[in-house]
Amino acid sequence: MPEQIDARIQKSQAAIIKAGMQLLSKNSEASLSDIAREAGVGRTTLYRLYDTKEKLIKAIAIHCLDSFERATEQLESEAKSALHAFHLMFKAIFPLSAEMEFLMKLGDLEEGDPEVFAIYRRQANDIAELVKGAQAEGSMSKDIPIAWVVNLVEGLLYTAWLTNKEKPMKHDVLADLAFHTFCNGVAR
Amino acid sequence: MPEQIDARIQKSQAAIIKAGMQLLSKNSEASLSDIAREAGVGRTTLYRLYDTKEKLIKAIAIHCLDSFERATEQLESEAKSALHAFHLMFKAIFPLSAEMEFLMKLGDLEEGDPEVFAIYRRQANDIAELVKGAQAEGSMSKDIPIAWVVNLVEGLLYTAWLTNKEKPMKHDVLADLAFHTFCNGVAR
DNA sequence: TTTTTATGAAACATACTTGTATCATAAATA
DNA sequence: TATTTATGATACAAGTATGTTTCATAAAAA
Repeated sequence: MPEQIDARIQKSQAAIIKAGMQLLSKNSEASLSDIAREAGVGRTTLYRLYDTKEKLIKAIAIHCLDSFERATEQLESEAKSALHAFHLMFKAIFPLSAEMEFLMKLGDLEEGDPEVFAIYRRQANDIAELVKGAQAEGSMSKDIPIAWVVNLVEGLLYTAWLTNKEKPMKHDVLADLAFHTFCNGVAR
Repeated sequence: MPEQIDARIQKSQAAIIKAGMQLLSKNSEASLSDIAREAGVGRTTLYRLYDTKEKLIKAIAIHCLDSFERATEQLESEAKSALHAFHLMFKAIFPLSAEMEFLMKLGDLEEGDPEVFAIYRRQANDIAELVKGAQAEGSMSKDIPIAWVVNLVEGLLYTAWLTNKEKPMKHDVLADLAFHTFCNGVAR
């Protein structure tokens, strides 16, 4: 089933998602008029494609989560070890700073749309599996709760995002810092 | 200069700040009517004490930053070492989860009120000094950018906040996890 | 090319939010 | 207790966001 979607719709959708991601990240009270203008699209078109503001936000959230998934899906096959997979993960995710910023600002997915939360949950579970793999291969401490390690990944992404905002730097440098901190902390 | 403030005003202010912190953390589009209702105060009173919504948000932000400052001001005199001070800091800040959540949701203080940003900046500098102290005493790596370590503190607070939201646990347990991760990471 | 479909402008209705003004009442000072 | 001051209910004005409908136009699809 090809289900060809009109080229105009695809173009409009892409522009709206992008503009919404940008504006709503900066100011979560941005209006749909603002977003339509930024997207170079009529307000009517926006309402035709996304019935309500809620649905638009949901669509953007799903787009962001999908971006993460696409960026990390080939990760396990490329990694030499479970621990190495975390390094690759940091490298893969840092270019998606716009998507990250949107999800950060959105906050508390648990209290939002259940479908969105389910996707988030599934991705968190994937990371949890990676943690278990690292524990199994002996490269990760078993004394630390798995949930903590999973959230630490998110916390280090946040750390990197803050650092990059103050003083922009190469994504790889941030990824190396995050991975090093993840493994060894900052003391000596 | 005693500058006695009417007891009614103090009570109203406290209730409004608390209610605003709670509601705006959950939903940054909460209206002043919502906040007044939650605070058990007339809408008129809210407008009399805080001219505009912007000023209310600013007042709450300053309250939150002040809370952090008060919680950590005696920290350096109590700590046995610069590294130990970080442990005490985590312990002191975790009880302030409501304040933390509000500032997280507010986001990007740099683009907000300059007075608020100045306070934040000063506190970040205090932490930077602590990092330098730890480097000087030889307990912290000098290969890692100071700004990264400062933001790591915030990132670990975020990690702890996420973990606690999923599965509430004693603040001290979280503080120990955060400090251990801060020092050693999670690998072995 | 012809047909179908998406677009954007305009006008419209509704509801909500901000912010102000008035005034009787209640509570804190003095 | 007498006086001052804060409060909250009500009403009001203005602005803005949301969401809908219509219709001529432009651009895809057939």
